[in-house]
Amino acid sequence: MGVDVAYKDENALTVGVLFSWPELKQQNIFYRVDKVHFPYIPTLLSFREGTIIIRFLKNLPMKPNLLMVNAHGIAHPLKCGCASYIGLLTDTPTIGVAKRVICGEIIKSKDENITYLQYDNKNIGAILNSDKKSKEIVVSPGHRVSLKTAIQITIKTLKSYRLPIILEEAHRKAAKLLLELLN
DNA sequence: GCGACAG
DNA sequence: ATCTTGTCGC
Repeated sequence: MGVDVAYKDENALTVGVLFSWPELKQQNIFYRVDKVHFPYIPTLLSFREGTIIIRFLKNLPMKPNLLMVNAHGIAHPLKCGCASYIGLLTDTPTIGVAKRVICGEIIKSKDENITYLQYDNKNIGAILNSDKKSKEIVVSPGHRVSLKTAIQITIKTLKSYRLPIILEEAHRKAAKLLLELLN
């Protein structure tokens, strides 16, 4: 399931789109509206969006096998980004995909065809589409998923958009529903 | 002290 | 993220 949040003043619309694997066919769409209770502060996205997404997840009629969030996982100064936070508190395998690096340095592997994000002398994430800056994304493990698996799964969900189709669809649906419900 | 800073 | 027209690039 891909999840994203769209905002309108103090209201937050969370949308989750469930996909089949590995066919990647859209199965179901869920959404929920909540009030925002925390401002956006870099490195503290969990307190704003994490709390909202967790509330959304706990009210679902089912439990996703895997969650993809538009945020960082362990590629975070405290090794606990919003994707990690969400996966941890809902006990769900989670992958974080962001559009910009928040910490660490980009290192091209000598023997692998992978561009890693290193921090504290460890690979905490990977840069995909690193050859094209306008399309590059940062992938990192959120919870119960290894970096290797996070990279493999994310690559398989990349289509014609910058973000994985799972997140792209959640983002679009959120924007569309926001107009219908909160405008 | 200065700059950078996911969504 | 959101506010917003035209516009540069693939």
